[in-house]
Amino acid sequence: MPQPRRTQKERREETIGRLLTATVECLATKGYSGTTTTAICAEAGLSQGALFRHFATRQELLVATAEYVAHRQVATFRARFAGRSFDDAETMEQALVEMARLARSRENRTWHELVVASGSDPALLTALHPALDTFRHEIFATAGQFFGDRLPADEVVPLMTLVLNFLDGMVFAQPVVRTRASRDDAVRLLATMIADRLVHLGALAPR
Amino acid sequence: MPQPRRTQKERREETIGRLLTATVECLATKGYSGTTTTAICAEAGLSQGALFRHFATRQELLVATAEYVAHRQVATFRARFAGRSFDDAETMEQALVEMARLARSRENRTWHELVVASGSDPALLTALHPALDTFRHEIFATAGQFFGDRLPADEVVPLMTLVLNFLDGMVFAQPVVRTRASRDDAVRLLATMIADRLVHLGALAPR
DNA sequence: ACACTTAGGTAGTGCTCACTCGCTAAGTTG
DNA sequence: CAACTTAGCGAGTGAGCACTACCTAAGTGT
Repeated sequence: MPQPRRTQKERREETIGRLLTATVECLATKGYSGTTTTAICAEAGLSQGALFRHFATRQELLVATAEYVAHRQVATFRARFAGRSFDDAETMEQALVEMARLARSRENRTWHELVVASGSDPALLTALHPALDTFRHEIFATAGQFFGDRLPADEVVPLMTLVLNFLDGMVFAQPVVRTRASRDDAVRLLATMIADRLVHLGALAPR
Repeated sequence: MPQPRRTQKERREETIGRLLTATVECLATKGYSGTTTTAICAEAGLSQGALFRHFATRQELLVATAEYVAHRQVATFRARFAGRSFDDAETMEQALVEMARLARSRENRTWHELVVASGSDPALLTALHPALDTFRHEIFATAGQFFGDRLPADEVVPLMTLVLNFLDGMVFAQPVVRTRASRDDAVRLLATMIADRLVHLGALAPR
């Protein structure tokens, strides 16, 4: 067994970490309204008392989970594409497929559940705002980086908005569309169209 | 006042209609978990007893509402584009803007709430399936019609999947993205890219 | 008109929710 | 070691949920 003596800080951080990952798990499998404090504690192997010692309300825990996931998603994104740049059609398609994979990830479902819920809960939306802004800003910045100076800044935002909206919609439609084929076809089609567009803008060499 | 004597059929159909529109309203403003039987009855100006006389469970009412909305959305879609066909770039962009408007409509939020909820409620998903299939099938069929024989059938599905996913994602991100400009930019960008693609496929005359 | 069926209202019922309270256990400080 | 602070537990608590039982009112067939 591990050393039986841990500092308060260690104890605290471990249980908070367990609550955060339990919340991610619950949101992914049970959805927003199924993510009750009872369910989270069961998943984390903790009591309700433990949860409410560290988070005053359920919403506070949900917001903390959103921030936790945002940090991890951006870090994963950066690590995954480190040292590459979007300068040929093949890389473009690979990048898009990778992004689609990330969008479908368990952690990204946290965002989907919370954003949908905040559509009818203004208090949650307000509490989520800082994390949401940081998240989007970092994604745009990272994309701009990978395009370098080959693509003017005012072309990056619409392009990334298009891609992000498409990916969000794809995840959203996942329970409905049972054939993976049409999903992958759509991803490839978008990759082709983007590549053509970038060639047309002179940001990409023709194949 | 209206005639004080109505047939049972009239009474029945009016209250069912009021329950359906009340459910649409509740889903749009309060979300899935806020759409309680209490809230629906308050919105409809009816008692809980009236609701449960016509629908055995809350889920049964939600599914009936989904079917009701599906019929109306398809009908509106058809009526809106009756007599037109997608054969020049300008019409394409207009059509896409109209579709974006429809996607943002109050009634379409019914679908979003229910589809997201069914992501973590297999019973709801099963109950929703017939309506979902009909809805998607009719949308693809209608799109195929407007393209006529200028676009091969196996190009219609990926293209429409791309468009539908993008629009769903746009609606999804609506609470988050506060600037309408970037949204509209993305719609126009997609329209341009689709037009270029269709010209390339010979389905559209160049401008 | 009279028996019968259907529509709609009212007052519960058991259950689960987010959250509280008072306790013990563990760690910290002098 | 003694006094104190922080972590974690678990039995409540009131509110709100889907749904039920039973009632009256309205409409229907003969």
